[in-house]
Amino acid sequence: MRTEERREHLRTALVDAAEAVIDREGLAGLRARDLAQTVGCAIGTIYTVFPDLDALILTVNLRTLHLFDRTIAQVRTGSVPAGAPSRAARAAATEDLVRLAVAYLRFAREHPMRWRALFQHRRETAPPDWYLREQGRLFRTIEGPLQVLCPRLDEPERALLARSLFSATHGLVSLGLDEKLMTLSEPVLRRQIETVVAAIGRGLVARESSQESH
Amino acid sequence: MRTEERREHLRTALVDAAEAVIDREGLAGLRARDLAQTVGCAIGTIYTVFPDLDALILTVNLRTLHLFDRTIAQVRTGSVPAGAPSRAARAAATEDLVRLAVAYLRFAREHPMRWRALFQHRRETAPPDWYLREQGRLFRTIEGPLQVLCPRLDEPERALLARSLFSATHGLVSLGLDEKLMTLSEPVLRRQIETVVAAIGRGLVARESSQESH
DNA sequence: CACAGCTTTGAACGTCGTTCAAGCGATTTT
DNA sequence: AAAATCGCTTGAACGACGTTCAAAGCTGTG
Repeated sequence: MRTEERREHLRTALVDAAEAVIDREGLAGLRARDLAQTVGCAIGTIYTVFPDLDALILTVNLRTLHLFDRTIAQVRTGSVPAGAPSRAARAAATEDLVRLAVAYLRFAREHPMRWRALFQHRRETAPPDWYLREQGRLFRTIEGPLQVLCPRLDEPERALLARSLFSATHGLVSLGLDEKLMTLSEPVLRRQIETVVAAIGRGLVARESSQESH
Repeated sequence: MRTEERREHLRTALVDAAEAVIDREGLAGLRARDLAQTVGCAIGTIYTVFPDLDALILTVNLRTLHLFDRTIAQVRTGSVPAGAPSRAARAAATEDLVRLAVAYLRFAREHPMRWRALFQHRRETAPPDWYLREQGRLFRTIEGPLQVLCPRLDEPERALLARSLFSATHGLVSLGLDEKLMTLSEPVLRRQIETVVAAIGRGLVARESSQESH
């Protein structure tokens, strides 16, 4: 049973080293030989713990998702009221969505390389369950405010809308931080996110209202 | 002057070949040796025409931008009316934005590999002017409907908002077509885009209205 | 001490983008 | 016509990469 213990030590050491490299230089800076030297093992030993570097990257990405999960959990969002939400409750829910989006921007700016690795990384096979499950948890954070904004939506529709809202925010952050498309200062980008997400919130409420009259 | 002519032939042959490969297999399938064999030249000759493969990819991407430009130009959008826009004009402008967003989705679905190459490709240096200029042209398409929706916005603000709108749409399309985050059927994804972009349109109008009363 | 079943090792393999001394052909000079 | 010059083309070679696997090392057991 000693070998299992060593493997576990090696595993965390590798993930630690890979995380550090990705955080510093991004995915492009990750090299099997450097990792081996850092953790003090042979190149081949890496492949006794991970099938390939992709799997190692995926593990680092899971850590990043966890970190983001803890970050986003600190954003306080209102509770879902019983019965039909008031105008004030809906305004508060929209502000919650804006806060969540801004938290996403802040996270991407504070951990740019690790955040990029989440999306930059393209694998040919489908991601494993434990990865998808962590992703799913994050979307549920958005569903709370959405339930206040659009109480008439059933659960699958709401889940879909939550993903779309995340996607739109991700686009804003992703291209906003990308030097290639546009270089925006943090306050400007932040204001754009506030504008668009707030518009979505108001627009969704307006749609629900117009559907009531039908 | 004969060498200049040959270089030009070689150049277009290389771009043609690279475009075909990218369209078929994506950026990952691009190989200098294969290109050389396809166009019938030595490996080194490629580097007499392009400084590196990145420059070649950038040229292919410019073609893709042009193709998208022609595609998006076929989307009919309303003209900008003189004076304060009516409620109907604003609704029409919102529909224009939705049509543009859906056209973006359609383009991404019809040319998935070439479209991916536009963003997947990461270069260390800033893109050249001729590339940025083509990008800028595309944003102006969005500014027309925006001018109807938000007539109180000055030009720089409107340009900023146009980029944000594109970014949000890009996020929806990008993650919607990405198998990693969620696999959505075309009609579902299309409906999500219509929902979110329409909500943004309505929300922007609502903001303008609320600001009028101040 | 010998043997068997493991883990670990790192040289080697195949592939990639990129380079550059050598070769070649056209043009100019003697 | 022969020789010299110049610039373009060539593809073997370079260095770096992820990954593999025969060999070496290790550890527990008879």
